[in-house]
Amino acid sequence: MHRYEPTKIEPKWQQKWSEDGLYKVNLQDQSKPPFYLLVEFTYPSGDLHIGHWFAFAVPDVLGRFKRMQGFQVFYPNGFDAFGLPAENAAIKRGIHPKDWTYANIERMKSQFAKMGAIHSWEHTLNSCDPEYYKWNQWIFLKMLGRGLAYRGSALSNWCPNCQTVLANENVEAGLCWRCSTEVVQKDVAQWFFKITDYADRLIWHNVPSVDWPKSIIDGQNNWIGKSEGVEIQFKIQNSKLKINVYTTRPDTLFGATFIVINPEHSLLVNSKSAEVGAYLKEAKKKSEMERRESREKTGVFTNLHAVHPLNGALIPIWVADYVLSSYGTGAVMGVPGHDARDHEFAKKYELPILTVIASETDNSHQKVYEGEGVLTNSGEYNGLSSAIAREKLSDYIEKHNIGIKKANYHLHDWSISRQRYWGTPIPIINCDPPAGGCGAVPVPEADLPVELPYEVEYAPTGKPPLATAESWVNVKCPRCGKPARRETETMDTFVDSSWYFLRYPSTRSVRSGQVPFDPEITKKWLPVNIYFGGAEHTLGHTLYSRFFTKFFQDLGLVEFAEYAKRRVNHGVILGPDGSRMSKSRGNVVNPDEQVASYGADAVRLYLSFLGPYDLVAPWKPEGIHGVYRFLERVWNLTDKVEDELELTNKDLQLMHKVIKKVGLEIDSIKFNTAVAALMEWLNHLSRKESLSKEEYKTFLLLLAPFAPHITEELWSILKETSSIHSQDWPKFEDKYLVTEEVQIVVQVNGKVRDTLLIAQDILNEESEVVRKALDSPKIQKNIQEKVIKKQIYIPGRVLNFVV
RNA sequence: GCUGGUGUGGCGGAAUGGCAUACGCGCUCGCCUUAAGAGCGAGUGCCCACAAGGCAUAAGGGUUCGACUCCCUUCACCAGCACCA
Repeated sequence: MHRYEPTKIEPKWQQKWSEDGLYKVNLQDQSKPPFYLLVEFTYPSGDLHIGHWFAFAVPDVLGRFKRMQGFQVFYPNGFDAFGLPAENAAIKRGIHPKDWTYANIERMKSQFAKMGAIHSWEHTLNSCDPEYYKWNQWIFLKMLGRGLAYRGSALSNWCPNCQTVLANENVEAGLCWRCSTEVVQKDVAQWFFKITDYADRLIWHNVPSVDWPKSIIDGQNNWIGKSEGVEIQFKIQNSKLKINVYTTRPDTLFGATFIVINPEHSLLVNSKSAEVGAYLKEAKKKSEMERRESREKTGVFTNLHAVHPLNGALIPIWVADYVLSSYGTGAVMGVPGHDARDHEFAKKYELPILTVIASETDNSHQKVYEGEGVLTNSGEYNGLSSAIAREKLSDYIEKHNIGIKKANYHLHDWSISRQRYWGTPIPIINCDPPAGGCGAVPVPEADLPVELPYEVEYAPTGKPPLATAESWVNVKCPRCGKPARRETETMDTFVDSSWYFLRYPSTRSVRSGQVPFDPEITKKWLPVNIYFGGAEHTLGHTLYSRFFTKFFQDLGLVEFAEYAKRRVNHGVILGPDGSRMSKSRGNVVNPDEQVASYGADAVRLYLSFLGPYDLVAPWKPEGIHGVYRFLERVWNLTDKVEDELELTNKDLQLMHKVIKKVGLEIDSIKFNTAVAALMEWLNHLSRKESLSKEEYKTFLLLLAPFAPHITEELWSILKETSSIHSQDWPKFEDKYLVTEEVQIVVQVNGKVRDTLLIAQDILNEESEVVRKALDSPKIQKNIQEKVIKKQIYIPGRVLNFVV
């Protein structure tokens, strides 16, 4: 037989599969159970790199396996096509973002085709298509209608380079996630989605029907950061004003010896103190980074005193920037006896420190005691435990109108405004003539989509690029007809990715122009069966998608609360030098080159075999030789196949063991050990003189999801007429897994000394097995004259003598 | 600091509480070859000339007939969050 030449056979089969429509799905088909396989859609950066293969070709193994198991597998792919890199590239090279993006999409599609994946390209989507982003605008209007979209102003993360607002999730160590410029705090008016209304529903409790990684569940719960406490009102001496503080530890209330407010606090608006004024000025100058770096606490006295609500003591009010403006009420009660930060502050400014909680265990007092304990110096609450005192004090506070119980969240509302061009226009028209107008008026649904104008100045000018498209901006107010101006901001691209998975199955629905997604098709195909993606989307994309899903649930558009039954995070393929692949480092592995040298099958197999799927590890160029050799050996095995060969029991046993193992491992996303099992079997098969057609065919079927081209070619050489990929996945039978003889490990004092072959029919007869074991010279030698105190026998596994 | 995770050969890694190091890379030796490569075969945790044996899953302890696996303590590394009151 001729040599294995992947570059000859792979394009041939890809073309044939495409002509035959082998992987086409009919989403209306009821005859097979549906399986929706999803991978996070791609940003069209221009070239596919090996990471895309890792992200898409490895899950394709699962898709092909499910197909062979009888599922109708829907594996769509599309492009997350809005975003800043298109604008940056355009500015740099003078190409329009739209042209750049669509050219990249075409290029990447042709690269995707070489993967040999079962992608359902007839259901593709691009988020920058008006027919797609129209529905972002529709969703925005629905949010607006329910009070979940609002115009607000907030101290925000501002990237001076991108000239846009960033969500907290997009600030990495104080730097912009795109350009690594230092982010500054700036007060900016912008549009928000009120995700905080869904905070409680977004908290993961026990959801047995959904299988998501613990890292996401804990990470999101942490990020939502619900804490339960009390908001307590303090009166201000000689004033009608009051001040609210938030605490989760009302049991330490008697230990409050001062109050601290943050520099942006409203109480300071009318402050006449020169010292306070100077402090506020200083605080404003500090960037987020500087505040982070110098942890040294600073503050000044405001000249105000508050009245302690329980004991009437007068306590000073200070201002300090260690109190956050964006959490709780922006004011805290200082309990220096039991809070490390307050303690540090009190020491520095010589404020009184009071112990009100006695520790039950830790009396070393090396650090401030922040734990629970027994109350002291707390009047009638003395002697109570923290937990009980907390309850009693909270009740007392509510009963006497001193405050209310309240939950606080770390999660903030989601700022969706971006002062950029290449995104979804926010469907708002601002009617603000000098004489007063209608304000922010939503664009009527019938007028959607608000399409992006093509001609704009998208290089940074200090104002949003859309504001430069005069003829687009100037419109009539839909309400009063007077001249008005369109909103010139575009939406965060995370809006696009928050619901695309709902759109995929509906892209070819006759109703796709009327609805974001067809309810009937959605009912059949969602939730997604398995969702693959990067671990970096723990706090951004997957959380927003869950928010959208619950919103759609409230609109009555979907019936489920979670959109993906199972989520699997993939790892990262680093460059051969062990660092992240990037053009500037010159360590990018180009999949096209790998395919040209070794073929798509070898690349797929190598990526499957590298290690566990969540592995973060470098691409080792010599590693692919191993799997290429493996494929060559599979190829050469054809010569040894004999039609009429009978399989021995041992052959059958091994074959069924491998069938079982490979199936289980693929289902568990353990592709590396599935491949290892096939390699082991191949090692065994190649040691034989000849092999039967049955076991060879089984081998090819098990390999088919990993290496679809070579298996198809070899399948056809066996004179099979229909595609290997239309065959049923082999089934294992338990009767073949049972062997006539079982190997038993014999231990003395837990140390392995010998192994015995025990016939199946005496396996459960302990005395028989023990007798055989004692016959063994190796066992005799280790026991000698010692008395056997105890023996443990686990049938089919182990026999242990304790002497 | 908090949260989650991970520590196993030279390397990537495997192992329902039951033969640790599967599978692959790399390396060594041999066959083949004028030679090299490819291919094929053998070997490859450490100590020990060999055998026998002993010792090894970050360190230490515990539970168990038996621990890479379960529990406790410590250390190291990775990721996320971080003055969240």
